[in-house]
Amino acid sequence: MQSVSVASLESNILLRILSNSFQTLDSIKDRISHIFADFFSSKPFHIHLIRTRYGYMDDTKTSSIRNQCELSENDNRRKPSDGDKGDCSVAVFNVLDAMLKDTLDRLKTMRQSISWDHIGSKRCAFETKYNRDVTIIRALCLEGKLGVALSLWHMMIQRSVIPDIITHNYLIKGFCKSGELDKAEWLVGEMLIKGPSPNCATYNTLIKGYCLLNNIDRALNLFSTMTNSGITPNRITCNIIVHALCKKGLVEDARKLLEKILGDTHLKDTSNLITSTILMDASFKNGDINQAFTYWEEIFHRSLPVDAVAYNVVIHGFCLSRDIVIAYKYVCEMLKIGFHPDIFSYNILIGTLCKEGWIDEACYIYTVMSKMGVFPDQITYKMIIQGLCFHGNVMKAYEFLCDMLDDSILPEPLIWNVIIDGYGRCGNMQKALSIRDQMIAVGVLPNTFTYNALIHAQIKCGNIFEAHSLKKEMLLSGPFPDLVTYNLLMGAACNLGYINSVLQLYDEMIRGGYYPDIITCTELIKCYCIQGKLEQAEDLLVKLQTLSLQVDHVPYRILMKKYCKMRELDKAFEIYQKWLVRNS
DNA sequence: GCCTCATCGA
Repeated sequence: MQSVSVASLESNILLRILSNSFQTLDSIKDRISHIFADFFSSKPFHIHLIRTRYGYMDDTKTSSIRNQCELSENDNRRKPSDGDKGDCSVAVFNVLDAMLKDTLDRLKTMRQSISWDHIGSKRCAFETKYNRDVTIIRALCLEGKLGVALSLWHMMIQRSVIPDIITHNYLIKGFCKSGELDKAEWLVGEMLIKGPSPNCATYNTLIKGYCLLNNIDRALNLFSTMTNSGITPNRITCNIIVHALCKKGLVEDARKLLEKILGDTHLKDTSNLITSTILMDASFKNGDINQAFTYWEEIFHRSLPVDAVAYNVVIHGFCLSRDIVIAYKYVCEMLKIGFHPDIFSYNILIGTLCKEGWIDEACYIYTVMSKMGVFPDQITYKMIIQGLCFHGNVMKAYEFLCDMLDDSILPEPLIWNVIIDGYGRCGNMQKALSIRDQMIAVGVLPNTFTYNALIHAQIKCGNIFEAHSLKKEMLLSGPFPDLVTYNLLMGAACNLGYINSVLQLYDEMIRGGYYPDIITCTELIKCYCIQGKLEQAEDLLVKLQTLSLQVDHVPYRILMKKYCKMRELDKAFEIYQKWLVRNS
């Protein structure tokens, strides 16, 4: 059945191509006949047209067309004047006829090659379709187009064709990555019913899916399920679980569990580079450098083949403990034993240098990596641009943004936003707005952070009206304002003494379903102080203390200042004592 | 062939 449907489909396509060819031929010839009407009014030409149009069913007829064409060609050559036009049109017809003949030949060959009852060709067609379908499913899964992938899976199942285990694992991985664990589990259920039976990789994928969702209990549960179903967990299963526990900071639990698993499952290799790397990374991140170093030495002691990832973990580990000199030492060691520092190694160094404020050094590493043939990525640029903006060098940050565009890397919104914010902070409103426009022009949509940066900039420049217009724009066409948007506007209104505006904004914010934070409440306390409603201000402060909000010194200072201004020093001291109690 | 480790984050 497979080969029959493929054959008829291909044959239909060819017939359609052929039919289109005739239509095209007709239209070309009609046009030519119109242009060269003077030269093509003779009877043989019309016969030629008629034959060309209808005489296409067999080779005899095609050859008659060819003969006719040659005849007309000869006829035209005999024309006494304007021979060029005649030659040209004949040549066109010759080409068109050759195309027609070629199409007919291809159809004939195709039909001959299709043997309707040949079993070998049936199998071949079936395999071709099967391979095509599973390849498409896998590709769709990698692209995250799971709905279409699953539809194709359904279509195969309906034809009683079962995709292989690997294709099923691709689908499960896709669902796990998109957090649709219910669908992933359903598919495993289908595999248990229809086949193929889930293998170790299937369970590993599912276990990792649950670990990514932080559901380690279910992951461990699946670990038992696979063991009970007779599938022995492998080293990868262990590493997935160890990694998940380490990410939660439970290094010791991970190690104990690993020992237990290794004891129970009799895994031959008692040590493994990836397991050691995971444990070493977690120890560094927990601040336990000694333990991390023990894992590192163990790798060499057991003669495990070390890789670039392990080196990057060590480099990052020492960067975390702000020991950049030792980190550099390991970069050199890495080079010495033949591993080239990769994008991770360079990004780790650049990130650390930027955090430490050594921006020039970070920029130097940026030039080194490019010379070493490692090209900066979105993360490299993000760290350098953020570092430069944070240290006030927005101009240079913008140059890096231009470099990104030159390198055809589309900067993500965060990068545009830190530059907009950078220009806003130094009061360059015009540049901030022009960067926003450029961002839109290259196809990156402004988000809430973009608007907040612009609102902040407008407020800083004293353009409170423009700041409000931006918020209106957000409400009308999105992105929606957030708590920061309201806090910025409330703060500005409060500083200008526009009490009604503060209260209006607060009201709008509450109606919008936002929960006020410590900044909102501080602005309200400031507002009550300006109005002289000190009782309300103190009530709010008491309320703040009962809530689990992180209250800083600012609201206390505002109230103290107000009482001092009113020369009510006893009250001011009372507030000061409250603050001391709070901080004791 | 499918499943394991490392960098960034207003």
